[in-house]
Amino acid sequence: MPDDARVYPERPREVEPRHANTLAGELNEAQSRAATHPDGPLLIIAGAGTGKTRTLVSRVAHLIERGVRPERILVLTFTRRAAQEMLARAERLVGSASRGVHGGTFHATAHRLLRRFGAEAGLPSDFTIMDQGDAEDLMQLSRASLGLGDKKKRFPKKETLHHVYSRHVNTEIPVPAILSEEYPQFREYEEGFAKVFADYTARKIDRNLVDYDDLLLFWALLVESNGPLAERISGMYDHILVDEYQDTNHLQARILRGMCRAHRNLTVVGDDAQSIYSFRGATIRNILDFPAQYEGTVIVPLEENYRSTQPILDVTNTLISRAEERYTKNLFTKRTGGEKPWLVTAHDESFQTRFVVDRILELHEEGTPLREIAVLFRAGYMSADLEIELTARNIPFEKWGGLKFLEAAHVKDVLAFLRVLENPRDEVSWYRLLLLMPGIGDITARGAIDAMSLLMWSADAFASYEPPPRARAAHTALVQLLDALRSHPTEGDGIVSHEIARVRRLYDDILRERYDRVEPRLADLDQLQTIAGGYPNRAAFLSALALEPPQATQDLGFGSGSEDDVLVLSTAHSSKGREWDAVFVIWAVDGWFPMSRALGSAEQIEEERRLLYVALTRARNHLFVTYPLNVYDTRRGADYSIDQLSRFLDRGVREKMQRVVVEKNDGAPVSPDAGTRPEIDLRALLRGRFGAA
DNA sequence: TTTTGAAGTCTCTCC
DNA sequence: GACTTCAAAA
Repeated sequence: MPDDARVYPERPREVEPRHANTLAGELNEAQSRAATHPDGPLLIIAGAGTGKTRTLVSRVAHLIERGVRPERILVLTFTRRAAQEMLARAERLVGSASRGVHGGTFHATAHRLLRRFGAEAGLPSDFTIMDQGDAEDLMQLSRASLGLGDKKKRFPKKETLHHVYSRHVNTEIPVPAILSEEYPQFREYEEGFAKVFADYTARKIDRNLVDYDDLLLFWALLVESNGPLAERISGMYDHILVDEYQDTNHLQARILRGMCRAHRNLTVVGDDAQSIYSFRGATIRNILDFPAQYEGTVIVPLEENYRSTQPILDVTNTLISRAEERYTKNLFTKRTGGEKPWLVTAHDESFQTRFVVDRILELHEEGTPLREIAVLFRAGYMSADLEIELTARNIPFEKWGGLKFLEAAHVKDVLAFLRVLENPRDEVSWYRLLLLMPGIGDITARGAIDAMSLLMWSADAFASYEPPPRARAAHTALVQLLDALRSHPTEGDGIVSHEIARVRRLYDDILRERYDRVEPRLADLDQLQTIAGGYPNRAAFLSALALEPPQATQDLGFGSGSEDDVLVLSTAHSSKGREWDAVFVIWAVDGWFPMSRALGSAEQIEEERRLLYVALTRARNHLFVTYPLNVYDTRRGADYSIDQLSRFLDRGVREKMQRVVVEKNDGAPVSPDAGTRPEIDLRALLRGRFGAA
């Protein structure tokens, strides 16, 4: 045991025999070794379907039974869904004791810590969280105010600026290196990037705004500083467990190092073959280099697959064996028998859709519940045709992935009203809100914001702003609305929902004028109102929305049905960590999967391969991979073009599948052939980093 | 200066 | 097909 390891006050509590049995009886040797590992760094290499979550949950249970207080255990996951799943299963295993365990995504945990300790580090605790879209908009305001968007040669757009910024913060690769690698055409703007980033940073600080990257960066800076505050934060937990470690980035690795400085009780679980988040700066170096980073790491590989039948594993093992650098795992199963996975060639998209729907209905009639069936695809929009057909045939489904609801302009519009009330300095929201008003455009809006800035964003700054004559009516209406909302109480049941209703008295008319199809948009706002009903105040509502946006339509307040028997449609990314009895992977076409945009580099192609691997390994008993042979190309108004099957389904993989061609209308297989002075000033550190004024 | 209409761009993954 | 950008009209 290392010197710095902490000695635990062992307070053995009565271990209920049932729990002990559960633990011993359901884990195999490797799983149990991981679950009962004593203190010190532990790396679990867990192939798909090898009981990773069960092992992690059992380890939590073991720690609690060993006497570790639940609230001193932190479980970090990568997605919200994984966090919920993990905590729910822990509760099933150890009962209510597990409720004290802290769990969540890195971002949500950072948020909790910053609200609590930020003030002691120079970060006002009432900051507003910007989502990616907000951050991009603020970047745009910086770009415009620096006059960089004007004509001449094309200066990178806000999305590009934000991407480079975010990548730099998360990976710590210097900006020039990022430009050389990803945007060689923008290398000449190196200085421009630096200027925009400095202005963006200064703006965030002045406006009391925090972006997603700041959440992680501030957390890292906090625990890396020297002093009592860092001690307190890193001393909050005695054990930290991290799921999906292959998807963490450099910054997150720093956070973990800081959080574990008082002990080395870090457990990470991951599978390098399932690393699919490099666009967020994730690097498999974290998992590959973990043993070197933490001396004395015990490595436990989990190789027995409990999920899929052998024929399915034959296909997925072959697929992933083509990948380059990885921890070699040989997944095996004791599950014999089962049908070979199907490779389905459809005549075109509508045949693909019909095949999928018909097969789903068949499976359903044979007794497979809908919730045990999933349809997976590379990107959210690829399920459009399928969604129409499912709706027409009255098959209930929910869709995972994509953040469409919160990204919708009308939803952001309504939220902007609430946000300026909550944070009067929220420039992004002011700008958005002002542009909504008839007679107010870009120039007027920015003028108003400058005027408010001069008045130090006081509550009546906007009221005292003198608008141009044309904008007077809109200005008055907005002032009245905001005044009315300010004079209401801000705490209480349904108050947020009431505020939205009030906003909509002004906004709904604007919406009707701006959009053609208003009904679905109004329905979205109704849903927003419903969601808001569950929060005690604006601040809680807005933060929750930024960190835990409603994901499936089901989350939006309809029914309450995780009980409901509904089909799942999901992006491959969002499907990770889940499993279904039957899985359909549609659009296995070269250019879609892998996406043509990812063909630039070998690494990107490899990531696409891993993504397909993730999708295929979700299946327990039935796996269908489909692709349409002909696609009507609407872009050029051209005729049908012939598709190529995904390059990942090479000869070796295809030989392990049975092939079907679908041409007839019924979709049947036709030719089956086989406050105080801050101790640390986070914002000063941030400022220094980008040379902001 | 704002609005509107037309041409042009680019299509993702998630906190 | 949706959103952005550009140019011309109000």
